[in-house]
Amino acid sequence: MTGHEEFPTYGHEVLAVILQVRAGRLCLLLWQRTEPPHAGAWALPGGVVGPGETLELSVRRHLATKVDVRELSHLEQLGTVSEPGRHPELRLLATAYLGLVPAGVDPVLPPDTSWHPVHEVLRTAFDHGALAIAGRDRLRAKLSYTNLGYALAPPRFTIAELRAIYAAALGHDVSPTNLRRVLLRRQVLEPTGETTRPDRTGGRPAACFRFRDGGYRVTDQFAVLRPPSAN
Amino acid sequence: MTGHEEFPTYGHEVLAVILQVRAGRLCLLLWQRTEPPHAGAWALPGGVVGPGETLELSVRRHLATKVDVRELSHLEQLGTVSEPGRHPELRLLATAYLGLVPAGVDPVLPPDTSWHPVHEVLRTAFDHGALAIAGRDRLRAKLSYTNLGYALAPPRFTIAELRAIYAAALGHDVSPTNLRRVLLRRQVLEPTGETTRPDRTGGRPAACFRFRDGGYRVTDQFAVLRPPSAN
DNA sequence: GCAAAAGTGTTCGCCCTACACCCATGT
DNA sequence: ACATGGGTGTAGGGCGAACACTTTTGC
Repeated sequence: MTGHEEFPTYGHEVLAVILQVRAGRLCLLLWQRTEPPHAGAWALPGGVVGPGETLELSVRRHLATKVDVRELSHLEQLGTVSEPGRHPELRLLATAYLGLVPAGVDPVLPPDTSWHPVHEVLRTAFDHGALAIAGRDRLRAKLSYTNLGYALAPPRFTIAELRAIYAAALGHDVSPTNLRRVLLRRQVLEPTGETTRPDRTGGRPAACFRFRDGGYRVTDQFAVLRPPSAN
Repeated sequence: MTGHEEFPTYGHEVLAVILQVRAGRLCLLLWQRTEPPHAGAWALPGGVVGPGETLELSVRRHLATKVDVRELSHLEQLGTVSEPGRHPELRLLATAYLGLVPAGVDPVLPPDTSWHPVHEVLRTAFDHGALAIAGRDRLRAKLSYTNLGYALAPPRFTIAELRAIYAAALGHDVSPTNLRRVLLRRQVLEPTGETTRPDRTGGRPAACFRFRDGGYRVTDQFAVLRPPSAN
């Protein structure tokens, strides 16, 4: 603690659970290893932390080689894993981050990297599968009490499009009626005033919306046990 | 990533935000440093991670020198901080944990260690103050949608006693009527059948309760956007 | 009887869901 | 006209806050 004694040091890597809704499915970005250990297995993007950088900057730097960092709409720390046996050869701590990419963008990927529907991800290298599940569950929980949807949605969208995104991320159907009312009442969404042209098959034109707040915001802070009223 | 190249390593410490309700106040366990850096400042308990141990075991080991580990009713990871300047002399990553101690127990502490009301903690060593705030806020949030109260309460208690614990932890008044109904409806509490003897001053004897589940449980998972009904 | 503390009944409002109905457009 | 998809009205249920009222004790 004083900085004068000798003490052990460890390798430290960052890992990214990158999620995006693609074609109606929540997908996870993985790359395929070619060298042991776990050659051939799919793994989370990431890499070793450099001497002068914070964990967050490190994960952004490593991601820049996989997806354009400017396309990341959200990045938050998930947790740090430390089991001594998680890497077969050396003691390597890993801090995982959850990153989100808005629907619609399609970043160019290196050849070893691709998107996988998150419910199909079974065998992964190391403990990456459990980290991916943790990221998916964190996203699902926060969709219901924060405005985190902004990080999955394109800049402008109809309620039907947003409904599809929420349904894919949550893994169950979502009613457009209720989604609209909940998010409007909470002032998470605002109408842009524009409308879309309907399909050839007809139908009423849909109003366009955007997320009011560009950043992360908790919208339903005290579900219960809230402070007594001011009276 | 392959384990064969050279890569940088770092010191890693664990830090514990230990909270307990004492005399109607939410208190934080701190020890006073005697050596630089930050000599004289109050700091979170913790220490360096040993070669073969996980972060959680490490924090439990370090805590054993401050409070008896058997008295810890809850321990969860808060996050990892990594700013290169957080320690003036060396690169030192730190993973913080939130630990809870039930009301009523009064562990013997070493002379440099004591409890401080969490709202009075102002100047701390390093970035420990921000970590303490993060721990306090995590506790407050989880009290409202999980059964985490079990980790702050003694094994048996009256509603009035539990109300005082929740009020201290949340930082605002809590109505015993509503606390009782909410926690009973959610089946977080169950009556033991016993009652307490009233004070010399009279009053109806209070029923005793306990938490139904000894472990952590989310009780209000889907506040909104829940899955459609089974019909 | 009276004070004090615990527990219950009841009202109210808010939020979310579900479902029926209305609206705007293309063919 | 009618099919199609978007949007609105409305009723119902559940939950939690507030507050009055009842119950059970000691003095």
